[in-house]
Amino acid sequence: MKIESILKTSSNLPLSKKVVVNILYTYGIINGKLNDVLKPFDVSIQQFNVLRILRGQNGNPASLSIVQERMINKMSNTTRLIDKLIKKKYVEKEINEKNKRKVNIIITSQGIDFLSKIDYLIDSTEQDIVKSLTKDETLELIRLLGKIRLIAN
Amino acid sequence: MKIESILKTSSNLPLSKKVVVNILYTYGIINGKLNDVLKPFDVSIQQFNVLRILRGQNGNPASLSIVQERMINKMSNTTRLIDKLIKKKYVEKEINEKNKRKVNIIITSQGIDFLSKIDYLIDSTEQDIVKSLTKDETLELIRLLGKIRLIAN
DNA sequence: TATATACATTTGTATATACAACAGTTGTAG
DNA sequence: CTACAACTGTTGTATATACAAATGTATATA
Repeated sequence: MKIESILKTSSNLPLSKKVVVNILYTYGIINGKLNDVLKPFDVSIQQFNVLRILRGQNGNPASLSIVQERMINKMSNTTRLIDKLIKKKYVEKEINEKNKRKVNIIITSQGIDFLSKIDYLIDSTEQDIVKSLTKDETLELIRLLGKIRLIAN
Repeated sequence: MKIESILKTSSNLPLSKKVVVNILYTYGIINGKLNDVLKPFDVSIQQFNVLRILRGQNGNPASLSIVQERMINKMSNTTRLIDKLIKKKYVEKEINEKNKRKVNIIITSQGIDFLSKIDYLIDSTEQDIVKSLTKDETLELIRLLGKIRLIAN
């Protein structure tokens, strides 16, 4: 759908505004879809994301700052996010004895099991989201977004 | 920047996941930039967005549901969002006498003035965000995102 | 060694958002 | 005309997020 008809504006928006609105709007749709998938499992996208980051550590503990820097959407309270995951038994935390400022965060086997239950659902949702694009278009979209981030970041 | 290096994953992600992560990640950057611009003016992106919607009404009042359906990122409490704008004197609200379930929401002249102060800042931020794209690339990006929304929505 | 500075995380506070329940109004079938 | 369903918006509650200040630990320097 064209952005003009979504926003019900007849005016001719500058291209830059169209792009930005397109991205914001598309984000909203994707975010909603992913949320819908995760809701029955009682985790937010952010929580799911952190679990994946921790699994990617292959058994090595991660500090809070490592988790934070790898999160897709930086959020301003990783401590409390982790605490929620701890309450759900998906994650454990202890002080790093080498450097007591840091904490070692690791995913539990329950967390791993949990992830493996929903990985497939997320993957197929993602495939569904982009199924209207050809492979070339998909690659081009990735390239263009990367180009935006290059300077905008 | 490539998504793999951002996420520090060496593994070969499926294209669909790359696209999705790219969009989510790019959203975060754009959202942050727009927020930075608006913060000194003490309005959120959503609030700014609603003000623009109301201005687009050209003096005609809008109901809550109209505002809601035109918002870029639907949020689940337009009532309170409008109330914040009322507190700031940018907006006024009264019951629609024809249909007392509805409310007439209109932007005040203060709201119009406020918008005109920041329009330019937002426009130039948006231009800055996409300045690394050629015109053709910009059009293509818009087209591809539109294609995603077509089916994903 | 004492002190300052940097670092890593946590906590407090305000605001934003999601979701469900509620309340008043309107339209309509019988 | 009444009863009921649908519509429109508001409110309550829980959780999420942003931001700044605080806490505790490590490091550098005089």
